[in-house]
Amino acid sequence: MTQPVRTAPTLAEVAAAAGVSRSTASRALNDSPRISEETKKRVRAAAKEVNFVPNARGRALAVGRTEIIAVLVTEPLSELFSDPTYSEFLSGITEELSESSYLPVILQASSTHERNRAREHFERRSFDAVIDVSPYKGSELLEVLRELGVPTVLCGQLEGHPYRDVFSTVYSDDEEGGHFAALAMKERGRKDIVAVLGPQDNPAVVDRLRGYRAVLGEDLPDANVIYTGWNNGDGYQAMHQILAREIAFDGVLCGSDRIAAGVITALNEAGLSVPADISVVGFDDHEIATRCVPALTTVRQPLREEGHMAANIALDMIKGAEPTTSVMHMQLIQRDSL
Amino acid sequence: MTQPVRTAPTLAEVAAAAGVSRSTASRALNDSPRISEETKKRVRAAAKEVNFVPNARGRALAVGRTEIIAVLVTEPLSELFSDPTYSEFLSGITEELSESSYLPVILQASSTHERNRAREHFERRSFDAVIDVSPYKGSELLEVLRELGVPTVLCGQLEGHPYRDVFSTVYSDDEEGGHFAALAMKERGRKDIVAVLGPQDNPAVVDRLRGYRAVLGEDLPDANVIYTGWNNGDGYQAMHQILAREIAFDGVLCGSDRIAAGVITALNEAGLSVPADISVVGFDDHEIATRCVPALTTVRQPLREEGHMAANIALDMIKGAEPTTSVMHMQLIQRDSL
DNA sequence: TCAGCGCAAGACATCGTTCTCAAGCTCGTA
DNA sequence: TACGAGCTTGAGAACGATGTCTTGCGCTGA
Repeated sequence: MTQPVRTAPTLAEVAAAAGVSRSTASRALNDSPRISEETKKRVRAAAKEVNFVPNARGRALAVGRTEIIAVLVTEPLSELFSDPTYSEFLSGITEELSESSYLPVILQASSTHERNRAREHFERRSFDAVIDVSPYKGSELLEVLRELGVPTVLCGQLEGHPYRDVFSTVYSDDEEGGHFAALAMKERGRKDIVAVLGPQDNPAVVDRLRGYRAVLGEDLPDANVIYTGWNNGDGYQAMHQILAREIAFDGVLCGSDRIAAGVITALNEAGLSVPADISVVGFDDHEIATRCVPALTTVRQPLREEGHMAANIALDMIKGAEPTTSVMHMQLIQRDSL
Repeated sequence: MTQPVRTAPTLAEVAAAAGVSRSTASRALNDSPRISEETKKRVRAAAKEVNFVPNARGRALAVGRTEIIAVLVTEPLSELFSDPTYSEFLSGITEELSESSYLPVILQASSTHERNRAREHFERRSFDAVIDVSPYKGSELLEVLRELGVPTVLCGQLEGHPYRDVFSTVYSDDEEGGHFAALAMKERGRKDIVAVLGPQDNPAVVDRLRGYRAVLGEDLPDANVIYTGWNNGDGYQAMHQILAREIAFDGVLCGSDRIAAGVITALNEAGLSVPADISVVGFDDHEIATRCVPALTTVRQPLREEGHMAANIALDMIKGAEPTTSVMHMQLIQRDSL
């Protein structure tokens, strides 16, 4: 077996092995057009021979880039990722970056300690760009990034934020999403609506509710709005509570597809049929939506595309592009639960 | 207001401003004993003046370290962080590192794409050390790390793994934890036990169950073991199912405190009293345990300390220390639910 | 008076890469 | 024959910090 190598081979060694200069070796490996095919082949062979991989530290200094992009999370990770849709968003970022040589890393900055460390490494320019997943909090860090001129992409709508001309923004229109869901309920003729949403302090939840209300008005009374977690079990438990109240309702708007799945389970156990008795609409177009019985009508939030967009904008900004704002659109996915 | 600074000040500028050489400036800022107090003061003033922060790229090349430690996650983040105890573990790492100048970043490597990118940056030595949070999967990456000789800490028990002499390992003894919980049940005289656990494919779940079984034997029949998610709602739903079966039981061992919370809610709704009718024991000593009514007897898993330990070992290995294995011990926290 | 010492600070090399500039080589052509 | 064009290559300077070696200076003591 291969022995553990503790000292990485340097470009100079490759050059020596191939019998060329360091410059030539560098150019050959970077596929410069000014090097003959034969030399390239020789250098590549030598590089493979000694298992050469360019050292990130030397390279970073030379090109002025670390090729690492920080995905900044300013709330506790468990909170963020209890919503698995975020994984989708992250996958979007990774997918897009995998075409390049950039690597996304997640930087947790929920405590003051963490924020200080993060700040320090921002100042040192350890990262080429920052994608802030939850820019609602931790604005001191944003201030630092602004002063440093680090390319930054904010994910989520920051109403009237003071960084519009410095940072890029990507978000999907949650109010529009709520609008779509509520409109579908209305067109189906549902009049007594219940909403089982995610946590009340989540800005997306607030926006979606605004969308619901704009369409439904009195058909969605305050008392019928329940805030809970994003999970299956949370929806199940919430629906139990609603059924215990013995109010009349014929439609349930859910904050996530997993909530909806739990809601449907609870409704079925109570002897109610979906969609004959009650209409249910989810949110996210999560993979679970197609597995539900009946298959879930839901609002698709283009999270993956949002990730692509955020990553692309970050790359562009690294190259010097101006900040932009990009709004992604929601889409109603019609299935059988309505 | 401060104008956005796009080009960071360099050490040379500080030196010029202070009227000294670059070397002197460097030594002054690094508090070398060979520089006079007066010069130090002057250089520090100059540095503050121009807002100097040492550039990570130059520094990394000179000292041979990036001062970034990768926390490697080889399963989907949502899966990992749906268990909020992991945040605790991460906090432990961050806390410990905040004393140093090292920064932990989370590196997701669940897809092949991501693993390739990660591999590349490992080879380039973008990180000084790696803490692998879920070393059960993605062993190709471990192989790469081994060959490269990157200081690596594995979190979790990897039975008979081939890296014992190359990597450090930190884990808490899950079987012991199961042992403690089951023993408490037995001493309380409970004979018909039900277990509501986390996902079946989770190694910790398997180990804990082994601990339960070693103590309880036939008192915990196979049919009474339920695998579910880690959440409140999951426990609630699972307990509903158990109650629906109308089997006799007098104790519930839970895979997490949140599961236990859901279980207690469901029991209460069914008119059963904890601990008078049924004993409940949780796992994790999560913050929710004290908020439960009755307060939850649980098994404390020293996750934060595990994080401290992992971080410390990583730092030691960076300095050249040999790999070590460190087992953390579980502890039964007696409260009122037993 | 001057060798010898200790201290502060500067000059220069170093880390591993990329990039600029200049030079060598082979042709074809005047 | 000689000269410029075009193609490859090498020497050396960045990049921004740290580390080694050396120098300059003031002081002591013979």
